[in-house]
Amino acid sequence: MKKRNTPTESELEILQVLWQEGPLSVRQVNDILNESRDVGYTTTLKIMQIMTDKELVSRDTSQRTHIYKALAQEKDTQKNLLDSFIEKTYRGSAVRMIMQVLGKQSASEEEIRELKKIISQIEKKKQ
Amino acid sequence: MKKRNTPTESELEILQVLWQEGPLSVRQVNDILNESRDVGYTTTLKIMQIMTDKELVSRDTSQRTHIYKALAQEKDTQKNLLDSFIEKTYRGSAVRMIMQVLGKQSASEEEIRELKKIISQIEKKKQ
DNA sequence: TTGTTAATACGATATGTTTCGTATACCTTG
DNA sequence: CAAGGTATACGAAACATATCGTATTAACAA
Repeated sequence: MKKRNTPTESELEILQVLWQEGPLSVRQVNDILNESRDVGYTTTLKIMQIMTDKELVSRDTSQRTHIYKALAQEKDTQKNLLDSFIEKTYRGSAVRMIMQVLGKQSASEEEIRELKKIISQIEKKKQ
Repeated sequence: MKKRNTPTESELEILQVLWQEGPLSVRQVNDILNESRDVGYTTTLKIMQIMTDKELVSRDTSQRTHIYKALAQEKDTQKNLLDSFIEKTYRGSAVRMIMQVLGKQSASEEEIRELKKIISQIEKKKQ
């Protein structure tokens, strides 16, 4: 029954499904997870029950089949995970991280264009 | 005695120390770790022994006090962790992640300038 | 109403990681 | 040489997480 919990890896996996697909039953979530890897139904159920305790999700229990929805907000969660990732992996330097993302083939025309747009927006806001 | 192992969180912590400070003894690593948090000496020792098995580090045992050095390369390791992080947290979209880094107060003048430099370098290379 | 299917609840096991206690050996120095 | 300090080695406990088996209950169909 605690708050401000950062999700574990499989909890995050489930949150991703709920963020993308909206409120779902355990069965539905489990089916989607099984498109990419094998997970037992009761495993998914158990984790979603734990997530309810942690208040990462809430559920509607008015029907026999409970419907779960994400309580943790996607952007907040990602931001928290990102900050701690940058801290641990890049000793706090976001720029160093970004350099590494960009310093490879995968920085496509499209991505570069997108980035320049973001940067100019930030510069506009700063004025 | 396996290869291509991704470090756990405390293994990464130790790698960071070795990457920054060069080859060190367990005692030296442990002292540095204890500047930021409490860790027992034998805890650090044990982890570094495990890292030796995983070939994340190698050690010189010619003296009584063994000297460890990182085998895993900093950039490679960061890149691997980053890729899997982006996959799990941003469903594979690096741009979405970068947008989030930049879309907050922490994008300083300095950082923006740095970024623009990187981008123009990439563009130059593309031609 | 009874048997089958599908849901939740919950405990137990499995697995991975971190932490530490203890044994043992090697220096050092008094 | 003996005592104290400082290494390594190693196993076991402590935790956190993931996975699953089983019990129970609810809905539904024959």
